[in-house]
Amino acid sequence: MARTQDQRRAETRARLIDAAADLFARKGFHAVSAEAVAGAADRTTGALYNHFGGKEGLLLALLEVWKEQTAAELLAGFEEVTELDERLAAMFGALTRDSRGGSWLLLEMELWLHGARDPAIGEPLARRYADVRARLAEGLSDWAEAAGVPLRRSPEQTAAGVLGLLIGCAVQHRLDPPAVEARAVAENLRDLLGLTQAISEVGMRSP
Amino acid sequence: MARTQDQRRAETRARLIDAAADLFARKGFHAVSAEAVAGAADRTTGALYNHFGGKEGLLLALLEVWKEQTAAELLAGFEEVTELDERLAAMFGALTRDSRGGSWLLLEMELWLHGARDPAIGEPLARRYADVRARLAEGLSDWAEAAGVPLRRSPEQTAAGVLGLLIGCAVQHRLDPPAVEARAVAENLRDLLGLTQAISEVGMRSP
DNA sequence: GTCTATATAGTGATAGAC
DNA sequence: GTCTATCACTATATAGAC
Repeated sequence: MARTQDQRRAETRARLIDAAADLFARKGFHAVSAEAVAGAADRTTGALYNHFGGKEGLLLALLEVWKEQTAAELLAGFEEVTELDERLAAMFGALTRDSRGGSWLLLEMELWLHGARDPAIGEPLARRYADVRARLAEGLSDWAEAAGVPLRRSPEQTAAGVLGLLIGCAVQHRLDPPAVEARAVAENLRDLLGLTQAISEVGMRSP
Repeated sequence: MARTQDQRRAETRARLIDAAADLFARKGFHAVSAEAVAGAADRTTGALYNHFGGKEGLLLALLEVWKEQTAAELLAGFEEVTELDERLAAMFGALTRDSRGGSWLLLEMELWLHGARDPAIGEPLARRYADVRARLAEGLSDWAEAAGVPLRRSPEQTAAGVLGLLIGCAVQHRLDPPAVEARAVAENLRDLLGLTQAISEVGMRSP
């Protein structure tokens, strides 16, 4: 089958980014050579330098792709499920689940660490976090209105708290899974939303 | 002035660990050479290898020292202040404050990332987190009893939530400070402890 | 004088750049 | 594929404490 040069180029680009996501997450950016990434993608370092200008450029391109995937994945649980408990559990599950070889959170923190040190990474990363918070805030706002339970703080700050609790618990969970119970995380999230156990049980009985 | 070899040795060790803490936090473990650490400590790589056996050993030794400092620093705000709001604010402040060159959280996450990949780092790190949670749980338990506000979950899971919220908010704060308001974080923490605004205001008026 | 903490000066391997 | 720099690491030398 014939393929245009654009198609070949796009595939090489995608293969390189996929390989980088896997290797950077598992071993860390500095521990991985450009040649190793190229090899894992069945390409050469020449292709890598042609597409991204270097390893740093590859990291930046990876962030841009990851940006859309990760926001979608995290919010999918919240936006697709109707029952609140399931929504909350799905979001924590998305963070702790062993998707992508168990390295989701690793790559996220790898990117964060680079972003905290280098504004060229940090600024787009900050925009992505802001975007996730905005979408989450909108979802929480809609939910609060529909459920008749007013949010205790602005939707933005509520979203920051929800996202923060999820990240912080996932970080602890990764080192010591039994120490952070998924059920307790969900309950903590309910409290952030102003749902006491009593209220939420009433809400569940008479929706 | 005469100094014993033990004293010289102890100072060299301390200088190397201090330099490593600074450089690993600012640039990242893999981005810093053993020689750079030794140079910053006004020592040579020979001393580094004699003391720690290599860069990895230095990271492990750093973790052990950091272990005590960081737990103490994080909990200091909670254990020394009596007013709850001040306690909560102090803990978030400890995480976001620019102490140690603004790199406190960076080194913490650097260690976490290595711990998540390497059990030799991960296990002592997990023990440290467990220790912080245990001390925090004890403090929260005592507070709940004294305040007459029962915790909504086990002290351990409450502590995991509090610590998680603090870490996750600090992570977001680092990339985008205005997006995470310290006041909102404190309010979120109150909610985790089962203190509605109304109850806490009553508590404050009639302690 | 002897011991050992630290310094010096390398080794082979491998990185990124072009 | 080649080149240069630099990596982690080590073998040996020095210098200071007992």
